[in-house]
Amino acid sequence: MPTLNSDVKKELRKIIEDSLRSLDIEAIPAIEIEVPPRESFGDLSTTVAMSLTKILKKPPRKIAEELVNSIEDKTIFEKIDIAGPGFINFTFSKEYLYAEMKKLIIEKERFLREDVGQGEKVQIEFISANPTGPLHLGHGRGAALGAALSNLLRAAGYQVEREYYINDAGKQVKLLGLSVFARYQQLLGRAYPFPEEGYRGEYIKEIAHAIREENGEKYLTSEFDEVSDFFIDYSYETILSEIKRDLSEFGITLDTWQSEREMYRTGEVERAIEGLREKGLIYEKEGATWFKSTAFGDDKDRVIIKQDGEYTYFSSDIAYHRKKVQKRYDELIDIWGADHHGYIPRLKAVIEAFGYPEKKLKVILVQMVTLLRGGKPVQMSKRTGDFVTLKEVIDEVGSDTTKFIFLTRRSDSHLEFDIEVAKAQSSENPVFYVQYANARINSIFNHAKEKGLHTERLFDADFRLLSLSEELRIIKKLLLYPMIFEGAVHTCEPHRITFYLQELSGLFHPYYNKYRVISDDIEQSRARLALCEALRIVLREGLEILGISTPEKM
RNA sequence: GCGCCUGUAGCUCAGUAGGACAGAGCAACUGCCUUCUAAGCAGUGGGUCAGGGGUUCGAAUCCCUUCAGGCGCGCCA
Repeated sequence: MPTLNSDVKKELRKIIEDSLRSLDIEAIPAIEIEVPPRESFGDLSTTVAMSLTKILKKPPRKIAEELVNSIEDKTIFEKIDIAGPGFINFTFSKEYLYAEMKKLIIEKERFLREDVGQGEKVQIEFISANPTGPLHLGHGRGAALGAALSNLLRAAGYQVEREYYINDAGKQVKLLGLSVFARYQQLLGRAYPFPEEGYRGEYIKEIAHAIREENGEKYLTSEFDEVSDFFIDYSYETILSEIKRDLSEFGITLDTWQSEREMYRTGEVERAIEGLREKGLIYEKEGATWFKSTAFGDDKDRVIIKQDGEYTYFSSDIAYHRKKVQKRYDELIDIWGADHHGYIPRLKAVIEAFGYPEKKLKVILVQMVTLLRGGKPVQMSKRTGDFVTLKEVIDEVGSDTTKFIFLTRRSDSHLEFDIEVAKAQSSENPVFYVQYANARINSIFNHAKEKGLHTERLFDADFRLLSLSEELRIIKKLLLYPMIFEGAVHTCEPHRITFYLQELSGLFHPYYNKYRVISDDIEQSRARLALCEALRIVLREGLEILGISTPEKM
């Protein structure tokens, strides 16, 4: 019984498996199926014959031959070749390609999406920037990736929740409050020392201004400790609402916002530590309280309560991840800046300490973003508060372009983001290349309607009229989408979709340029419109996953 | 010193559970708009896959090593 989705690769794999079974081969190895490097090598190929040489003690080409001969039903193939040291190259028949394309047009996303997740619950935590300053470009990278990944996993049948963890407790927000307090005092003419490690950005002064606007000199004679709650809360709430605004401008939404402070207030932190204590994983040393993370492979044990009685940041993170893991998510994904990589072992230790396999937590590290302007690095300093924000970049470069740049790189490669280049290229930017393909197709459909052509039921068109090499190439590429999709899901790498879309667009534009979709030949026009329809379905699906808009006109 | 990431065309980057003569975009040069959108198309040039060993029928991909860049190694977050 065919599933909703009939991924050509899956189908081929099944055929090969059946064939191996009919040859009485016991240990069937992992069957590698790949897109061959050259078109003359067919549509898909397998190296299975070569990997069987050692087991069967026969030359690979001989094995390949036997394998090919034992394939009973060859109707979906135009030909099967054995090439080189033992590659088996499969070329699909046109009839098969047409039938698959018809399914694509009828079933749309159901054809394109693979149900990998089967309803599993996944939580993706990303961005989680401290609410002590505006989002910068590095956060943007994590945001673009996190959003695309959640779209991707949702499309793959996972139940995904996107969460932002707000570090609204502890030293950093206190320092923020103190920085604003100092600026407020200075604003009112009082010589108040600015904290050594304080936040020096302009936005601190703006918050101080706002407080003066609303409250006048009310806090002029106060000491910070008396009014710290007000200054801290006012400051971080202001910044958090700006973060939310920036994310919304960037086109990214979160489902839940977890406050660190809540973890303390509701007693989660104490309960978590108690939980570890019951397992004998907590001990006192040198006046501090430690978690025995070395029991789970960490380099050293970690302090959770300092000598002065304060909790460390790690404490709330223990509680936070305990809470997440107990919420019965099947999988947790954290997206972090790569500078936190040293933190992974201790958090994995936490997961294990609470009795879950460490695999349950997958940490994706996003490497640093170097911001350039015209080839020169832009100086960024948290100390002086001198940095370029995400908002400035998307205002200057555009959200779609910015996301696309982030999503054309692997997360573990360092990224150079040159604002000038991003802007200068904007007219010939790859993102527009893909969007433009969609816009052009849209325009073709408008034209078709003007000419009174039926654009309904295009799956009934006579696909045999799509016999140009360019057309077959496009159809084959379209049918590879599920394979790319599945790969992106398994590796958590949305950038695979980005590259695929560029390649697909790269087949459409030359075709568009060389041939006309709409002509006096009505049957041919309908067939070509069907091809355009299939293209449009795939382009939109892919762009939607990436979180990039699909303008109808450009 | 130890650990993690990276090193592929002039630039920015894909390609790594090993597979066939290594790819794209940008930049450079030459052409194409009375025809569904020129944010497009056609063509040209461009590489010791950082260096060196090793494993393998086969290595950009795996192992070792050297070099280079980035980031970590707190009772900071």
